[in-house]
Amino acid sequence: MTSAARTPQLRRSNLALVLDQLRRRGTCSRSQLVAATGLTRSAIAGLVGELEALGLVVEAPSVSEGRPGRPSPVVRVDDRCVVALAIEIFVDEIGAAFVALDGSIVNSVRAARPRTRVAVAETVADVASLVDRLEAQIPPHQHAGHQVIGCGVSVPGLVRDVDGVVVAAPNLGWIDVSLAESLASVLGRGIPIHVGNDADLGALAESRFGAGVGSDHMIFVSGEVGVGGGLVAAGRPVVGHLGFAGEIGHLPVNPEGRRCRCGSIGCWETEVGESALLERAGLDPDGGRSAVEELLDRAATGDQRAANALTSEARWLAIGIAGLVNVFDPDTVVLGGLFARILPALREPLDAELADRRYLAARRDVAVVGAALGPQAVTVGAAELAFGPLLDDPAGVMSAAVA
Amino acid sequence: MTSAARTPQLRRSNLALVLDQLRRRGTCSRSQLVAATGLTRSAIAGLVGELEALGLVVEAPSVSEGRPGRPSPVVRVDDRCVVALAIEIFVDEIGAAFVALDGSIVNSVRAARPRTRVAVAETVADVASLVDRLEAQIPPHQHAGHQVIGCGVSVPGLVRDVDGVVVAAPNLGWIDVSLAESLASVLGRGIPIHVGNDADLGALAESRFGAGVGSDHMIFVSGEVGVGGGLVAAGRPVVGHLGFAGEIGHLPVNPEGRRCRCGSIGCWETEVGESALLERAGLDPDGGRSAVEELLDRAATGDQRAANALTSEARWLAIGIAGLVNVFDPDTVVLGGLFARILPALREPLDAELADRRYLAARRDVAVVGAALGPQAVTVGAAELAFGPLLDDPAGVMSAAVA
DNA sequence: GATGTTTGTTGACAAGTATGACAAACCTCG
DNA sequence: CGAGGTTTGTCATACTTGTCAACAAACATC
Repeated sequence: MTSAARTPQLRRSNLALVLDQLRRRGTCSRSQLVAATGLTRSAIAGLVGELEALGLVVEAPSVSEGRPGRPSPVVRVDDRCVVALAIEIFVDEIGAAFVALDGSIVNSVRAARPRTRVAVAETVADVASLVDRLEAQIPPHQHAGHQVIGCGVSVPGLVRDVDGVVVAAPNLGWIDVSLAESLASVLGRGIPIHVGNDADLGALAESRFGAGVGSDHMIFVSGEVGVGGGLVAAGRPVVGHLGFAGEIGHLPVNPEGRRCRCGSIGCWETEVGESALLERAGLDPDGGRSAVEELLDRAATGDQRAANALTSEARWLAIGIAGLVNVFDPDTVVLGGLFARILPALREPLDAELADRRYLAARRDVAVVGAALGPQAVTVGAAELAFGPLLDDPAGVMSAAVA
Repeated sequence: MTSAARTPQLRRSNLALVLDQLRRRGTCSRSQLVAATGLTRSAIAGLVGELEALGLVVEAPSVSEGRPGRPSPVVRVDDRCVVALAIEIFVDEIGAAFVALDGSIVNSVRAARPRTRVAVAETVADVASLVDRLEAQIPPHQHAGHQVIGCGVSVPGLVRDVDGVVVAAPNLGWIDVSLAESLASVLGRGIPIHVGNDADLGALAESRFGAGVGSDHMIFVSGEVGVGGGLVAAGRPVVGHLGFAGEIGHLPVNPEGRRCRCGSIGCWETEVGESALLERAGLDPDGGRSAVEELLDRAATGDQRAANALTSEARWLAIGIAGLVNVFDPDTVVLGGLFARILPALREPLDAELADRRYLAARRDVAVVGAALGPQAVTVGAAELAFGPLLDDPAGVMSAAVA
């Protein structure tokens, strides 16, 4: 149910609006905020003042720009005071980072790990020591200034939205893991921990800071070992009933295809996933990123089998994208991970296939672009997840955090 | 950009909230509204009073219910004062109806038409005379009470959201038709005209008054000649960038399949559409609804070929539904049109296939149900489209309508 | 240095809801 | 039948928030 609006909600909404504008536009003057929001000078003064008092934005003295009139003070999001702890859990690597409210990564650490240490307890322990290393990087005098407002965790699996439980992470062998609880006891602090699916977080980051900026309806298609994705409709992430939305890797595209690890047949990822691509090129299906590089090299030097594999990849990619476009009507499709890396090599066949398959192609002008943030997308996305409540209710969260 | 909130917006939002509550809960007392919205008695009194003054709700004297305490006046949506004109354009039929704010159909007329009269000008003329008949049905003394607040038009084709232009309606042979403009000049009145896709409108109606009530994340799958659909995420219709979202009939499910009328290959509707079903059963693919009845009869009396056709239909239906469920994570899938009619006959094989194909089936509990509104769904949906602005800003629209 | 322009600041005003006191309308109990 | 308890509508007042208009400050140009 949409809850009733009372007077203080108004303040909350406007506070969030100003903060959002500052994040989108970067540095901007108070008078620009007046123009952008439609609020009056006095209202903006009060809102910016409150955000400054909360430590979320900083106001620099006015800078003359050669135009007549009194110059307006420049406001920008504080890039040090408030940070989020972003934790990434992959199969063969874990990472941790502090990310500022403007999306910049303050510092980060990563650690490879053997595939034998992916159990929950081991993972949690490894993450804890990684976070210790992360904190040690920060000089003590800066430490006082930082305030860790929340923690976002990326997991390659299905995450239930309401309670953050990792319902299933096939590549890690996890089932029904209350990751947030485990991490909370180890990390010690009382900061709220949010868990999200890696592809969803990548989509979130690309939507706000990457290739999806300016797009209200975006599809993010990320190829790794499997294929994941995230949807943004009307500017908001589509999470679904339980938070499982975006499992586009399991769109059925080929009823005569291979059995997927999910148990179904002919899922999209069995056709466009990394192993399918490598296998078609005659390379080791489990060769990973280096094998993909090898494939690209071979194709560039005229290897027909590699070229054919890429053409086939483009075809299957186009089939899935066309379907998603028909269902969602996005203005932008962002390709991430594996697909971003091989996109230059399959640009032409992909566009050709898309033009052929796209429903009423002539009417559509969907941009299919590569991701802009690369591997940092997940980091930034995890932080965005942690910043979520703050962006929604700046004053409420900050005053609660102090207490 | 989310616009800034000023004090009057607060009123608007609460007014809309109360009206929405009354529509959802039907008749309900003022004290129930207090409990539901969280607003105070005095606020509710003011809001209900304003809605009553606008002619949107009526307040009945309190009814004693045997409980202690002063009884609360009963409020309900006025089912006569404000109506929407719902116009439905199908290939071989057109319809018009007045629909009240509570979703009840005041009166309606329908007219079959030959397939030779589907051109835009002819359709507009036929609709105009149909609306005349519709108005003639209403006794003059009631006419004074009615106020037609808007007009919603259902079209079997792609409708661009921003301007209501019918970009393409293949079955009618329409391309880039400014239907709203043409209808406005013929209908005469100054009422705003909204155009929408038939499946999207069916989804809207089922979501608000039909099988999707209580569901925040719904997929509506409607089978007619083609296959259309509508999506509801977080309680709101997903329209997409241009308004084309929901073209689920053109999900690619079979790369070895038939060529679709959209130009692509192996679209879902080439496998689950009416003609595919009939063809598999050895019936006339263009036999229409009566042929489907024939098929169901044959299957019920043991005709193996008819039974096989239904099994095959269930399989392909499950394939598409599974994909959509994986991408969207709905809590409810509503089957409409053809699929609603044949659902009883393919319940078992459908559920079996779904259990087999659904990603991580054990974790999911998606309800797959038949539509509840039948052919009235589109009527009600068209009215809902027309009521949209009113539901968003009751006072603003009503005062503008009077002026 | 005078003038014009843009912008921050300030205090009075308007819109909307909350609060609390009181009255009205119902029940139950004696 | 009347007293007491409970729930609810009504009313006057207070609080929050943004607007408006007047004024001052900071810039450019002439």
